[in-house]
Amino acid sequence: MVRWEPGARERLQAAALELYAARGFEQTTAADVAESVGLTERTFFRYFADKREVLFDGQDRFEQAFLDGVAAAADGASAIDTVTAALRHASAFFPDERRPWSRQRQAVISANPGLQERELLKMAALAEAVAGALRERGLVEPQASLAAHACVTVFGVAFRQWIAVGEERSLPDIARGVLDELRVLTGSAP
Amino acid sequence: MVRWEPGARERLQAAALELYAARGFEQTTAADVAESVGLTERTFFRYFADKREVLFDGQDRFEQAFLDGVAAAADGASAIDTVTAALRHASAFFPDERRPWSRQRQAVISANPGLQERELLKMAALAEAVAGALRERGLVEPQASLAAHACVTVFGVAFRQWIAVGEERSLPDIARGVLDELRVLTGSAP
DNA sequence: ACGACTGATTTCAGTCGCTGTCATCACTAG
DNA sequence: CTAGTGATGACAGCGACTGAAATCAGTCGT
Repeated sequence: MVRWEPGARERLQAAALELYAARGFEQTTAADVAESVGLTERTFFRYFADKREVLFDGQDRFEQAFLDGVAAAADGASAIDTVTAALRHASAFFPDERRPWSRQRQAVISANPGLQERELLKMAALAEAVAGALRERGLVEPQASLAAHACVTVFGVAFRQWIAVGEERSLPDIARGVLDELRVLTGSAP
Repeated sequence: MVRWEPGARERLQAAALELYAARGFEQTTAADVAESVGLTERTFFRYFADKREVLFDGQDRFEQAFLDGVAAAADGASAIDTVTAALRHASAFFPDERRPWSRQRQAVISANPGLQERELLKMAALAEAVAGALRERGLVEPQASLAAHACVTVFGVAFRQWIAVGEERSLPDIARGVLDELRVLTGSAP
């Protein structure tokens, strides 16, 4: 016999996504989520800082994928090549198996401004982290910030395409394509 | 004698910035702001959807400045030229006289994640509006989204520089410079 | 002049997000 | 057998926000 069912955190995350998707984010109270997995509201807030945060957990590993990509670029690589490497690593973070889950999660987020705000904050923090890594590599401002935000923007555009209905290409493929489009846009295409 | 002091909205905005700056956003209740100008909490929430929104009022006119800039670009202008025009119009929205006020407001926002979230949502909406305008002009996806986000990113980087201590150049000048840096970055500099 | 009307505001009650504090409770180390 | 230990529960409380009804000074039509 165990004291408590293990995996409280994961159960809360799964239940939250489920309920937010079924009833809507605002129509679901934190107590609803907690009770649906046999816990109390107080315990919910012990695991997650707030009601939104429960949907944004793997963020650290996601951010690390970007930073690993930056680190993987050759030492003297150009900013654009470094961004390319970061995008390759980051997009590999979402294999095709995760697509259905990503779709559902994104549908929930898109349906609620409060959740969009949180997602934007995470992406902004991500861009800031990438910018810092680029500065570490010798890039100066404002290029570091510009390159970092471009990187995150390309990822965002690619990600939205990846979860669009009918889309079948992998995220890395789409991201590469979007980055190429950015090159076209800036007139630096080969 | 008047029924109520006029300009309730403006008084609330001024008082909110004042109190948020003095005590901090979280240490200031909506009731504090309202009572400091002789109104009740309920009235505060009749003017502003929430406690954060009181700091984000001129957003519509700001967004319109971008859209006017897009519209001002010549019909067959390239994406980059259109973005340049949008930046020119938008940055003219902040004459040097507004710098002290912008500084104070930005300091308040930077000190609070919740306010940063709101600002990011506004900027994302702005990027979406610009992307729509670019599509109207015949640009296709993903170029429209990429160009719009680049435009907003350049503005954001320039704006941060504009309110940095010691900076004396005007926002339009800085924005032009940052856009040039983006050209350098993408290898499309003249 | 008088009553109906208007519109901004107040009052009040209530829900929900979130927090601090302390008690529980099952198990574990000594 | 006793003293932790760590996750959880129970409870009280604050502040953000909302809906509904009351107030109240001026305005308008007659």
